[in-house]
Amino acid sequence: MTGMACSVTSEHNHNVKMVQERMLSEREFLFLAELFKAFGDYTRARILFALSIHELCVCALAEVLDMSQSAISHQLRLLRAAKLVRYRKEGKNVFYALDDDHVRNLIGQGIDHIREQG
Amino acid sequence: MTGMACSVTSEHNHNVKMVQERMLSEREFLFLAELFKAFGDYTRARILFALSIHELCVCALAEVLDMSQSAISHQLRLLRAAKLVRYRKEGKNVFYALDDDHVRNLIGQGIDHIREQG
DNA sequence: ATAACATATGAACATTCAAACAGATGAGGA
DNA sequence: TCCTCATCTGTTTGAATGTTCATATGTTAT
Repeated sequence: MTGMACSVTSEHNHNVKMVQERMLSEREFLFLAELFKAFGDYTRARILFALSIHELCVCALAEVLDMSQSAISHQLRLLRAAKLVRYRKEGKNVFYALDDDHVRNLIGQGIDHIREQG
Repeated sequence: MTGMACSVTSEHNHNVKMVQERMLSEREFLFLAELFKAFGDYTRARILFALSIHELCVCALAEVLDMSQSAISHQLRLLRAAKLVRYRKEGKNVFYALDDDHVRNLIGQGIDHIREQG
């Protein structure tokens, strides 16, 4: 169940203690995982990238990604919950956009990373 | 199956075309999703954060996270596949570290984001 | 009010995934 | 060689996730 120490050098113990002291809270790690999980899906990655180009209504997203409105809507719900997108209603339509520049930066960093290592 | 356009304004069509033209390839989106998926797990987020503080051997990670060595090893396998960590062998031990500063930056951005919105 | 449309939601199904356990590999010491 | 230790790898099981279909909500126009 719980990990046991390997043959313990003082270096080993020192590192373990130091890292343990600096670890974030469970709550923060849960948020962090949830944030990245929201990016970590083919469909949502495409939605987020599309929105990084321009604000779009649900049906426009469905058209761009060639997917059903329902599928898009379900994913948008998750993205809303993760606070990655915001929306405004205009008549029958609902327009989605990225929540802030942090989200745009994360997408950008991600793209840079995958392009650097082929 | 495939999405249909909503009542089509010229604005709508213009946006759809523009976004479609700028979308990345399927391959790139798959990579992008895979990258973020690797971050998007409670255990892996903790591993990556721990490694952002200091290089650690598998048993040290198991100790820090209070998990079995096996569980850690399985996750490290995924992180290796995603090219997020590198490792060096030293006798019986295997020491893991973040692959590059891109990874560190992504973690940092993520933490900034969750801290900004409470 | 009724119809048509845009979006959201619920339930069912299929797939993916992490944790746990057992066994395998490989390095070092007696 | 035999044994131990650190790590890795299969396999199974239960949970989480994505997609689809059907339906519900809410808006606009007739």
